[in-house]
Amino acid sequence: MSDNFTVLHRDASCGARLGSLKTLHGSIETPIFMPVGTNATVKAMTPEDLLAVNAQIILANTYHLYLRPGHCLIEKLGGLHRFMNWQRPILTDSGGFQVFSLGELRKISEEGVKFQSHIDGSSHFLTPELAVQIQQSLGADIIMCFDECPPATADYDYVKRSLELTTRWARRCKETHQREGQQLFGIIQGGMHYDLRARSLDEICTIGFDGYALGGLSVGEEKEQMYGVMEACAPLMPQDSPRYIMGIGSPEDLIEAVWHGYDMFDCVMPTRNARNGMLFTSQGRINIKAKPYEEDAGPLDPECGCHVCRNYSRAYLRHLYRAGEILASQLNTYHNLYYFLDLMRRAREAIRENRFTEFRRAFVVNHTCNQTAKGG
RNA sequence: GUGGCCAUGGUGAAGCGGUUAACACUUACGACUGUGACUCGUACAUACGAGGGUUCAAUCCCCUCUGGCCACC
Repeated sequence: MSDNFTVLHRDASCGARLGSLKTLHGSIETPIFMPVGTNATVKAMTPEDLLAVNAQIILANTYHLYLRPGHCLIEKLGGLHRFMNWQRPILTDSGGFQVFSLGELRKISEEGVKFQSHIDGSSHFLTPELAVQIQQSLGADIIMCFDECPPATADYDYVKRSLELTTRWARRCKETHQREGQQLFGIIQGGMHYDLRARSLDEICTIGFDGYALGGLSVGEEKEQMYGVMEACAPLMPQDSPRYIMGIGSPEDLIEAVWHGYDMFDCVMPTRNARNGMLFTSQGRINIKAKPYEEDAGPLDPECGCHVCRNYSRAYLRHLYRAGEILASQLNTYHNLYYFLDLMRRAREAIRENRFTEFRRAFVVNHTCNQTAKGG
């Protein structure tokens, strides 16, 4: 139960719900997509751009900011919001995902994780206590427990022990956390095993947090497996707390998750793919560097109302990308984020009107027909 | 006119007698899910200026031609 979160409406046709999450920097409407800004910047976007695409809350990363420029410096300069000139809510990831993504550069023990900096190779020891302290220094509105995120290839026994460790770490995180007004979310692990997920859920919910996140998804498993876990966990998640699925996803994944009743999401897909020339449109994904767009004077997405689609042609975006221009990253990222955030806005609207199931059906049909729309 | 050097794919360029012609760029097409990411993957020379010769075998040696560069007259 969270005092900050209110479910405003439940769609009569499915698990989807409309909510409001109150934070120190204002309320956010859910379901919501949170752009990822690892290094205290959503790559290629100014905070002004973020406001223009209606970003309500963004992510930053504990591990990265701890290494550079250092959380103490950020605290000294007035906290993360002031440091990066973003006055809306911020959620910081704990560094748990780096336990997964840094692979060989880290070593896990009961006490914590020894990392080798990907920047200069220096050694660092991140513990649940330190992860919380760093996040308190940064001053995010929502912080995450330090967890272990095992890969999809991990066997049952490993996942079981990993989940138990994550529970013990969650307890330590909660005991350490004291910053007033700042919310602490717990993370559920358990891989693709429903019994382990149920157990993790039970343990994490028993400890009690301001919100609950599903971790360990999109780590190499099949899509069906991921959807299966989403479906299996949804009815077990606390009804009155925000439910967050970490690290997802594609537009299809988001629609699926919202349908099951999840509220918050984050993913590097719109930003990273934008920088690699892959753009999301109402007609499917398009690879802007492809030959067919060479002389295409039309807008990227004729149905999109964003600044990029209203002012620039596909031919120009293709040229910018191929020329390696900085503006390519900027315009592409702007559009992709607008697309994701607008998709969530439309989802909220559909939920409010009890037609989210229909919205989902239409979306799936449209996107399986135009999975890789090539032309205009 | 004489002497010397050089000619390898769209580009720059390795190889210098022996089965698949290195590498980079360009180009084409993919991928990307709590960012180690303007990144990564795959494909792309029936062919080494042209013709002839030596050799079991020639991009690699020899001759001629063609073209380019440099020096001298």
